[in-house]
Amino acid sequence: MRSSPSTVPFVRLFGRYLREQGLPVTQQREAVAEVVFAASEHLSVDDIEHELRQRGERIGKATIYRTLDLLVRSRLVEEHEFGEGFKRYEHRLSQQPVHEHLICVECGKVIEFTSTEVQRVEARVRVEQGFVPVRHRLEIYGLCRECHEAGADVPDTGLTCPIETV
Amino acid sequence: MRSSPSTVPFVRLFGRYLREQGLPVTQQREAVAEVVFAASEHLSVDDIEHELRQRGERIGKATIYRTLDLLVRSRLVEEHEFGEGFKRYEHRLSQQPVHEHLICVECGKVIEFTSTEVQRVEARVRVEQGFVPVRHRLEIYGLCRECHEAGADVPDTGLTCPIETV
DNA sequence: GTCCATGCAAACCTTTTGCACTATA
DNA sequence: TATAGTGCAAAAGGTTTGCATGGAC
Repeated sequence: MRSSPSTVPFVRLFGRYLREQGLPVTQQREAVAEVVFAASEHLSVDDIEHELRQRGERIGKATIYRTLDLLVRSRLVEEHEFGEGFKRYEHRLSQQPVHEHLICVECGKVIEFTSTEVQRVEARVRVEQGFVPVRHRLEIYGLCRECHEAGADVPDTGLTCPIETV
Repeated sequence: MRSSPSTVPFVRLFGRYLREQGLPVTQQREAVAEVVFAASEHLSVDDIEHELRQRGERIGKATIYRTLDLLVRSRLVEEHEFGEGFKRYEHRLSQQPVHEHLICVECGKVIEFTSTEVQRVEARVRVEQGFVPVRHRLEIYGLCRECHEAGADVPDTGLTCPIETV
């Protein structure tokens, strides 16, 4: 995961955003953006910090957080919360800008997929409830093919008798 | 939101779960469960603590957290994370056990709705990706009818030019 | 030269944990 | 009576903030 040439235009886009907002384009901001745009994974702040350190960049955590905030505001990066207790960041370039996530509860792998069904749901709630959708989040938790084939199972800690409601 | 008679069977169900697990049924656990089952909202830990205080119960935060953990394990209660920086809890009785959430970004209101489309998505990823779904989370963020009609708008802080990808 | 960013450390907030004491079964 | 729970306070972990210094424009 080194500075790949394909990320250059994306970093430039971020620079344009900063200038539009009247904010300085600094080395640190470009370095953080570079790391995020170069990654195909969903990065944690620690991931970003480690990668920066490997590249020889010594950038404070506060700056990373502040830059991620700008990247999210620019809509070039999306923030995720997969229930791990910290956030992950994913850039929105060179991929389906709108996509959903499958999260394996066994190995933690995150798989992306697209769904036209969700658009249908959004259209429905707009009509049925008068709710105006802006963005959504669909995450399906379960077992990825590999873990399932390896015999992994989800422990059921619930009540022995299924819950009957209504 | 006082101790309503209709919550009694739910609290009993929780007691049954505890006994099944060989765990003591304590006053504190019943009090926390009582509050959660009596609420129709999505409660934060602070909400639960305040309600307990109003009822004259003085229960430590640690106990509330530990009891919520048990309630979630029993599958009688679901944990949510709506991006507020803390968790919310919702019981799964006397309602559609599987439902999705609309979250108003203006007023914070949470509206529940059901969607058959998501089941279709789950069936699809099972076939197409070999992924075995266990549970999911669909949240649509936007403006509720009231806020929309009141002229509320979602500020767009992104790049002026829409992002073209692929 | 002005304004804002950076880095460090301290603060913050929610959640978890250690430990002496108490209650359940 | 044994075993586990409770409450308090401290710790933990991720994230935010204050402030003196340094860099962008």
